[in-house]
Amino acid sequence: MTETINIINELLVEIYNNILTIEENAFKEGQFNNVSITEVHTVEAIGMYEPKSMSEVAKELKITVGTLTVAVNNLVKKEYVERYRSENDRRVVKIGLTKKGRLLYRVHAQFHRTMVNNCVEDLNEEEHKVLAKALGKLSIFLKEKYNLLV
Amino acid sequence: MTETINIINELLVEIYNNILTIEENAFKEGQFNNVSITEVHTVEAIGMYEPKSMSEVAKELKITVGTLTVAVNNLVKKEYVERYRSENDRRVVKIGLTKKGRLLYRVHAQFHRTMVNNCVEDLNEEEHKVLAKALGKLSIFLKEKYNLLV
DNA sequence: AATTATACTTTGAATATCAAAATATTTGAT
DNA sequence: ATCAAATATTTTGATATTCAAAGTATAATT
Repeated sequence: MTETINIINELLVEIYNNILTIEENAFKEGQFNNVSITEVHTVEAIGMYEPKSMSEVAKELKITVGTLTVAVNNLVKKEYVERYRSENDRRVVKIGLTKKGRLLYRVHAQFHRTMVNNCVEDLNEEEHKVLAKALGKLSIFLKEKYNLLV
Repeated sequence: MTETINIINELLVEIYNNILTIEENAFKEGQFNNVSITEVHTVEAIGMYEPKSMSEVAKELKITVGTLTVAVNNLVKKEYVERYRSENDRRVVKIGLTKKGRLLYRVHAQFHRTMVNNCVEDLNEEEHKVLAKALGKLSIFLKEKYNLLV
C-alpha cells in the first residue's frame, strides 16, 4: 500500500527530472537546433490559430509580459513568430506563428503524443480512466496549492 | 479512447507547468524563504546520509560540475550544505547537509508525500498499481529517449 | 621524474526571469 | 474637449542558472 505510493512518488520525481532534459535534447538535433525548450513552450502557448495578445500568452505561461517581450524578440529574430499591432486597440500587440513556427508546434505536439501513447499502450480502457482520474486529482491539488498562494 | 489519451496528455502538461511554480512559492513562505527550488533540488540530490562527491551529485542533477560548484558556494553561504575534502583522495570534495539542510530536505519530502497522497486517496489498491505501471512506462520511455541522445 | 588523467573551481557568455521605469494608447470624468 | 487614470507593452537593471573552456591541485601511469 504505502509501498506503491512511494513508487508513484519516485516515478513522478524521476519523470519530472528527466523530461526537461529530454525535450531539450530532442530539439538540439535536426532542424530546430536553435530553439530552447522554453522557446518551444512559448510557441506552444501562442498556438496554431488566432494570434494572441502578449498579455494572454504571458498569463498562460505564468511569466511577466516583460519576460515575454524578450522571448518574442528572439523568436521573431529566429523567424518562428510574427508581431502584429491590433487595429481595434493600438496598444495591443498580437503574436502569431510563422510557417516555421507552426512546423515546430506540430513536431512538439507529436513528441507529446508519442510519449503518452507509449505510456498507455499496455493499459486497457478502464485503466486509462484510472490514470486520468489520478492525474486529474494531482492537477487539482496543485492548482489549489497555487491559488492559496497567489 | 483517444479522448482519454488526450486528457492524459493535457493533464501531464498542466501538472508539469504548475508544479515548479507551486514548489517555488511553497518555499517563499516561512523559514526557507531564501532558497530557490533549484537549490531545494540540489539539497535533495545531496541526500540525508553519506556525503557525496561533487561529480556524483552533478551527475544525478544532470548539470556540469562547474554549475554545481556555484550552487554549492551559495548553499554553503546560506548554511544548508557543508564541504569536506576526502582524505583518501584529496582531489575529491564531499558535500553533505547541515542540520538546517536536513530540515529543508524533510520539509520538501513531506510536500511530495502530501501531494502524492492527495493524488491517490480515492484510488483503491488495484488502481494504485495501474497508476504505477503507467508512470513506470512513461519513465522508461523518457530514459530510452534520453540514452538515445547522450 | 615527467606525463597524463582526474576532480574540482573559476571565468566569461548566454538565457530566463522579475520589478520598476518609460512609452503609447484608450477610457473615464469633469 | 481636455486632463487624469488605466491599460498594454517595452525597456532597463539586477539576479539566477546554465555551459564550455581555462586554470589548479592531486593521483596514476609510464
